[in-house]
Amino acid sequence: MIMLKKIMLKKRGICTKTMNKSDLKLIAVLERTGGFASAQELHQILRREGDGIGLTTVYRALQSLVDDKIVDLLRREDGEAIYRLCGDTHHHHLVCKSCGDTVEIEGGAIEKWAKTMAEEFGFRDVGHTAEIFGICSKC
Amino acid sequence: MIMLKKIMLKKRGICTKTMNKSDLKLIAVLERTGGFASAQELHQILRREGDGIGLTTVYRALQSLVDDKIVDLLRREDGEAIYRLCGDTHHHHLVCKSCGDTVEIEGGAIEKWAKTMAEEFGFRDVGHTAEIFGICSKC
DNA sequence: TTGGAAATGATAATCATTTCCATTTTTGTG
DNA sequence: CACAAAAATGGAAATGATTATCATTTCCAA
Ligand SMILES: [Zn+2]
Ligand SMILES: [Zn+2]
Ligand SMILES: [Zn+2]
Ligand SMILES: [Zn+2]
Repeated sequence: MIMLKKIMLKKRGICTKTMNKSDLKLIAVLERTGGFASAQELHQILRREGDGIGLTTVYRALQSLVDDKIVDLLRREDGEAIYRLCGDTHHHHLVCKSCGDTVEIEGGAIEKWAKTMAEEFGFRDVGHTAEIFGICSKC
Repeated sequence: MIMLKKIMLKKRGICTKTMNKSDLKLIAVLERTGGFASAQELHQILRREGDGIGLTTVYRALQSLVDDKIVDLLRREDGEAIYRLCGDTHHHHLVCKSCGDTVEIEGGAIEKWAKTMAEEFGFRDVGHTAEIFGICSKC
């Protein structure tokens, strides 16, 4: 666990002071699995690995990690929340609908588009979402 | 009801042959309210207006309208599905987080961006989502 | 050591959405 | 019109994710 802390610190400059054991467990499992996974799936994975962590705690940890911008939250087509460890800079995703593989991509064009549109229609405090999904070359 | 059919026909070129009473009711209420609304909200509105339509039927009608590309489906932050009557061409939305007002906008830059990114990473059959949200000038 | 704060997890509650199924309405045909 | 088959409808129950409660456990600083 201490090693993980150090890795995380080095890799992401995250202050682990505010992180509890569960947060770190979730980061670890997200790191191991890669791609997006739902809270339920992450819980099952941890359980299968012998960790007795409770579902409630999984939800709590994920929520806290999302608040801290350490994981991305987006939604499956049916609305279920899925989570993914992500870089700390703003970015978007290219997701394979078949295998779930995900690429983080730059959204330069999007940023400009969002800003332009917001200005044109007099919106302020604007944010945006943009995701691309398709079938990857392996599938 | 027949008048509505004709209006819809003229306005959208939709084949009403495949549309039943419930579909038309939902179109009408969506037209009246404008903006996005959830299935539950639409059901309540109809009920309040004296229509005894069942929740099941509301869900069914919305599903069918989404399939026919007559309404847009997107998601609130909590994952709840919200629906909106929309033009038949591909477009995106600029939504006010405060009052819910929505503007349909062109996504030329997005379309290009999505295509470019998909090509770069070898994805095929790609689709995309892109929404902008902020506070409108009135709010 | 110890008292309070934070974390945990089982259980129950919530709430949107789906499934089931019996009943009603519509439609086509003679 | 009468009547049977097909489609539509809606109430109730089931499902499934997420959240709220709350008693218990773990941490930690004084
Ligand atoms: Zn794939
Ligand atoms: Zn962006
Ligand atoms: Zn507004
Ligand atoms: Zn587009």
